[in-house]
Amino acid sequence: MATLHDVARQAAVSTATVSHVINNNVYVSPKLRARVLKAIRACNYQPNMLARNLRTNKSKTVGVVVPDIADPFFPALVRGAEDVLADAGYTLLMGSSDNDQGKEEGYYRTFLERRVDGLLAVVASDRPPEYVQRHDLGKVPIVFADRAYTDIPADFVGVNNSSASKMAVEHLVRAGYRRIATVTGPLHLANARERLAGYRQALENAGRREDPPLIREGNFDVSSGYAQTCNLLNLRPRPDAIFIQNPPMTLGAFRAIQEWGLRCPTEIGLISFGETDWFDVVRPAISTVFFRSYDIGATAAEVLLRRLAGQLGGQPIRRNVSVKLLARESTERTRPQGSSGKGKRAQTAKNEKLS
Amino acid sequence: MATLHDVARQAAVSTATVSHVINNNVYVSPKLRARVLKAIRACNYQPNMLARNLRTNKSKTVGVVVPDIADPFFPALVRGAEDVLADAGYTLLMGSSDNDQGKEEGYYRTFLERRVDGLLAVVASDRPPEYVQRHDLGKVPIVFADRAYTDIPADFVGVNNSSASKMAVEHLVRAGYRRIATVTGPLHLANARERLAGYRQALENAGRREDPPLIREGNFDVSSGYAQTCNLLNLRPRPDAIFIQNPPMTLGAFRAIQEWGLRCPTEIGLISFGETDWFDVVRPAISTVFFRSYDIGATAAEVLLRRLAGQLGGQPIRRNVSVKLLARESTERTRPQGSSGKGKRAQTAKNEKLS
DNA sequence: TGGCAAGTGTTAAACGTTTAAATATAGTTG
DNA sequence: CAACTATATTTAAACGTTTAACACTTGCCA
Repeated sequence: MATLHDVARQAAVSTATVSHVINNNVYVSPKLRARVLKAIRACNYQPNMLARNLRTNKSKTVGVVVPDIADPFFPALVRGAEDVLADAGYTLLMGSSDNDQGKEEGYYRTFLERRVDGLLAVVASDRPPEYVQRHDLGKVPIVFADRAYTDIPADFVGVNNSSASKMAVEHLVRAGYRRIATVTGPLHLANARERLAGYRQALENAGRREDPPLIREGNFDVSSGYAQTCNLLNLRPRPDAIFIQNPPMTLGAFRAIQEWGLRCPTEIGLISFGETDWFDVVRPAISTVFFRSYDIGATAAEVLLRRLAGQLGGQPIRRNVSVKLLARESTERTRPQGSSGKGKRAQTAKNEKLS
Repeated sequence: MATLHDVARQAAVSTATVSHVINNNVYVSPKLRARVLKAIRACNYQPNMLARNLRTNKSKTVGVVVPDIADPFFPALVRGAEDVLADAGYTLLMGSSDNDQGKEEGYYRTFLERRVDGLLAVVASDRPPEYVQRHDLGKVPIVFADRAYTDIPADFVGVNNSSASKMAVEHLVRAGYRRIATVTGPLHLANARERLAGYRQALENAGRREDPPLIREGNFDVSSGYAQTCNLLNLRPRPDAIFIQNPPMTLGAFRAIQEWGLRCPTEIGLISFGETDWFDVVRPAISTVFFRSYDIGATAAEVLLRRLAGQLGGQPIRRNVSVKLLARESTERTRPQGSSGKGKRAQTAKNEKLS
C-alpha cells in the first residue's frame, strides 16, 4: 500500500508538500500541485488514517452502543445517527451491550482505546455505573439517547414519556373507556416510571381514581406483555382498555386478547407506545403514540456534533423528539356519550405505510 | 490521557519494558512487572490503538456494509457478525449503502483508509462494480453475505435460494393448491433469479406447466408486493396460491388479500420466504421457508476469521445456512385428495415466539 | 580467572502522517 | 545593489506504540 513517501518520491517533492496538497490549507503552486496529484493517482494512494489520526489526535469516528442492534427499536435509531454523522464525515463504531453494564463498559473502553471523538449511547440501565460516575470516559463527549442516567448531567435526546403517555390515556378516556389498565416497563428504568406517571396524571386529570390492580409491571418484552395482559383479563370487573407501554409487550397482549376471544375495540381497547411495522397490518390495527426512533438517533447525533464543535455551552442539553397520537382501530369504540365527530379518527389508519 | 511514557516514568523503567508487560510475549521479572502494573493502574493508562495499529499494521477491526441497517433483514445479520467478531477481539465499523454502489464504494474506501483487517458486505447489486473488478480492495479479505457478485470468486455465505423456494412451492403443491403464482424480487439480482428457478423446478417436478402470467416481478418492497398481488388477484382464472419471495412484499400481499376480502387459507394460499416478527401474529399466521439472517452474519464472520487466520486455502468457499419450512395457517387448506394427517401442520404455529 | 550462556533491561528506529520552523527563491525598494 | 519582504518548498520533530538489536548482570565452568 502506497505511502506519502512513495508519492513524494514519485513526484520528486517532499512529503510535506504532498501533505499540503492533500489537506490544502497551505499554498502550493499550481505546477507542483498538478505533479503531486498525478503521482497520487499513479500510486493509487490512500491515506493511512491510523497515522493521520495518531498525529492529529482525532479520529473522525464515533462509537455507538445500543442494547441490541437486533431489537427492532434500535436499527432505525442507529440509522438516524449514521446519516447525520456520515454527512459530517464521521464513521461509526458499533456495539450491542445486551443491557449488560459489563459489556457496555467493554465497548466504551474499546471505543476509547480507538480514540473515538465522541460516544452515543443507549444505556443498559439508568443507574450510572461506577466508571461513568467518576467520569472515566476520557473526557470525550457522550450523548445519551432514549435513556438517561439519573443524576448524571449529560446531553440527552429522547421522548417526553410522561406527556406521550398522557396523550395515550387521554385518548382512551375520550374514546369512552372506563376501566383503563396499563402494563408498564420495568420500573427500575426511568423511562418506565415516567410513562407510568403520565398514565396516572391523565387519570387524575379525568377525575378517575387510580386502581392499583390495574397497574402491572412488565419488563418490556413479549412474554411479560402476554402474562400481564392475562392477569388483567382475569380481573373482575375486567378492565375495558389497556395502555401497554411498548411494542413487544403489545404483541404479547395482542395474542392474549385473541386467545381470550375478546373483540378488540369494543370489549377491550388497546393502545401502545411507540411504533412497529405490524401495528397497522393486524386487525384491528393498533393505536399508538407514535414517534420515530430514527429521529432520536439523528438528533442525538446532531447534538453530539454541536458538542464536538464547541457550539454548546457548558450546560448539558435535553431534546425530545415529537410524538403524535395515531388513533387506529384498536381504540375505535362507538362511544356511549356522543362527544365529537366519530369517523374522524378512523381514517388515520388507512394508507399510512403504503405510500 | 496517559501514555506509555508516563507509565514508564512512573515506574522508572523504559517504555519497552512497559510494552513487554502489556503484551507479555517477552519475559520480565515479577518484581518489575508488579511495579509496572501498579504504575499502569495509577496512571489509569489506556493503550492508544491508533499508535499500536499503526506500528503493527493491523487494526483488529472489520468493516461491515449492508444496504440499510434499518431494514428488518439486516440487524440480525449484523448482530450475528458482531457476536462472533467481538469474541475474537474485533470491533465493527458499520455503514449503510442504500443499495447505491457509490455509497457502497464510499464506505469501502473509508474502511480501508482506517485499515480494517477485513470486510463483510451485503452488496448493493450483483453486478460487480468497477473497483471490485480490478480488485482494488487493497488485498484485505472480504466475505459477501446474502448476495454475491456474479463471476467474482470470493467467499460467500447465504441461503440456497433455489432449494428453499422449491420447498415452499412443493409445500403448496402438497397442500392441494392448483394455480400457484409467485411474486419475485427484482430479477437483476441473482437471489431473485434463483428463487424463481426454484419455483419453476418445483412446478416442473410436480408435472405442472408454467403459466407466464402467474409470475410477477416485484422489487422486494411493500408497495410492489401490494401491486403485483393485486394484478394476480385480477386474473381469471384466479391463482389459488401465491409464493411471495420476501417479507416486506408479503406485507403488501397480505393487505391486498384483505382488501379483496378473500378468505386466506381456503380461497388463496400464501407462503413467504424468510421470517419476520409479525408472521405468526397476524391471522392467518403466515407460512414461510424459515432461516435466520443472524446465522448468515455469524457464519460469514466465522469464514472471515478463518480467512484472516490463513486457515482457508486459495479457493473461495461458499456456505449456506439451514432452511426449514414453517407451515402455518396461511397454507392450511383442507385438501381435496386426502393425503396425510391434516392437523399435523397446524400446531407448528402456536407458541412459537412466546417461549 | 577468563569467557560464555542465560537471563533481564534498555536503546533507538520504525510505522505514516502533520506542522512549526527553517530555508531557498524571487520580487521589491531605497 | 544591498537589504528587505513575500512566496514557495523542505527539514525534521512529533504523535504513541512495537521490536530488533544491543548491553549489562549473574552464574557457571574450564
